[in-house]
Amino acid sequence: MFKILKKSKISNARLGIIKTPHGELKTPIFMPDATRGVIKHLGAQDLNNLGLECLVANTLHLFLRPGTKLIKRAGGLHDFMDWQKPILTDSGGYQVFSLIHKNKNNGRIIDLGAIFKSPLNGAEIKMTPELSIKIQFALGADIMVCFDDCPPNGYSDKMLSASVERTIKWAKRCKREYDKQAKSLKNNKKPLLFAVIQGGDNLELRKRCSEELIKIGFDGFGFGARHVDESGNFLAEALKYTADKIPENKLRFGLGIGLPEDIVKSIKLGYDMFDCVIPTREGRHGKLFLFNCHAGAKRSGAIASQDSIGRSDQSVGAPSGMTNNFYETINITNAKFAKDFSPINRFSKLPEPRRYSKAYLNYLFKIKEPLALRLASLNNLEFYFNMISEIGELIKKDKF
RNA sequence: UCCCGGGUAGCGCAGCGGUAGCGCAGCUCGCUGUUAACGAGUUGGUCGUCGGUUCGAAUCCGACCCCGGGAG
Repeated sequence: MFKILKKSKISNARLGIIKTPHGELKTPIFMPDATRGVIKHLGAQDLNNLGLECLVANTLHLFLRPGTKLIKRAGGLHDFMDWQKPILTDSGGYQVFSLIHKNKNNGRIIDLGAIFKSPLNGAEIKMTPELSIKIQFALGADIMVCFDDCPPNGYSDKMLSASVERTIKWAKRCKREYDKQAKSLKNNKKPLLFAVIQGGDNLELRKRCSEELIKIGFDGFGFGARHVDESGNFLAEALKYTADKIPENKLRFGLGIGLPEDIVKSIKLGYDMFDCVIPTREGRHGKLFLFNCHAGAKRSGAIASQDSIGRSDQSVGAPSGMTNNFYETINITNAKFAKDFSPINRFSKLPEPRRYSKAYLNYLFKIKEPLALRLASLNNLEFYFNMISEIGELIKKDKF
């Protein structure tokens, strides 16, 4: 169940609340990816300390290993990973793109679903809409996503159209399976079910896909496939068009979005939920996200005025507050940090980024010490968390 | 003092007659519903010094200077 608490007077942004079997979620929300049932290098206690409210786990990955039988035996994914707040499970639809579309050797798409070659042992796995939903129930997900066909950039309209039709057909089957599984559950134990709108940058196809999916009836709708073009430019038109098609009382999920500025833009278009590997993966690769201005009105103003032009520049060393960008990224592995004994982030609410120096983190990366990956992940997740929190405050005041 | 190794990019090394490469480090870029603690690109060197042989020397010869190891 979703309820809008407040709509911004200056954009389509809104504040809302989602009721799930594992508690309530405030939107807008950023949900980090715990694809395999873990935010790499962090434990549930870390996630609680960060204040995170919801994670995204992956149906296909968890099905392959450790398998639903084992997770059921553990009492469900929440107990297995000791995370008692909501979990959203992605359906495996993205893997149709990331595995099959990127490399035909990894599987193929059939009418019934998709055949994946397991990256673990090469065994063929037939993923169907029904199986995806069954797995998501077995995992104990709070929010489920329909199995969809996520196409790559550059698909012809004909191919995109086929992927849209397949996505609609599969969504119907997901819904049917969901109804079957959820029938016996009490209302407050029923998970939410989302569908994913495909169609690439073709607005006609986005229209068709959204209208058909809305007819079927879901709790929320995702913007599927790439939200940026090959050069990384935000596909504002398709994002806006699709958001406007989704009924106001339904949740809007920007799957895989993204860079901080892309999230800012998407919230202004009316999207409520986001997940992305950027904070964790780029952290592991040595990139740290840091606010340019450290607190107060100046930073809020910078976030609110981040507009829809271009990507973030690498404004390392740029004078704070002088650019429209509200943040900067640094590559902590650069040698210039080897002697920088300032804290990773002296404004962090966590002790680690506040106490450990950049020089130490640089050194930890150099010796390939896993603690480096943990510290970078903590820093970046806190950045994303703070960014979303501040946006929420701004919406409350009609400043966003 | 003698004998044996060795001195080539910041470091570790390859090349052993046709005017220099590799790894690491450095630097730059990428990563967007995670097959990713990953991937791509790239800057550095009158090859210890001086002379000789040769059309041509990092490569062959001589002397010297350094650094190891051994003998005395």
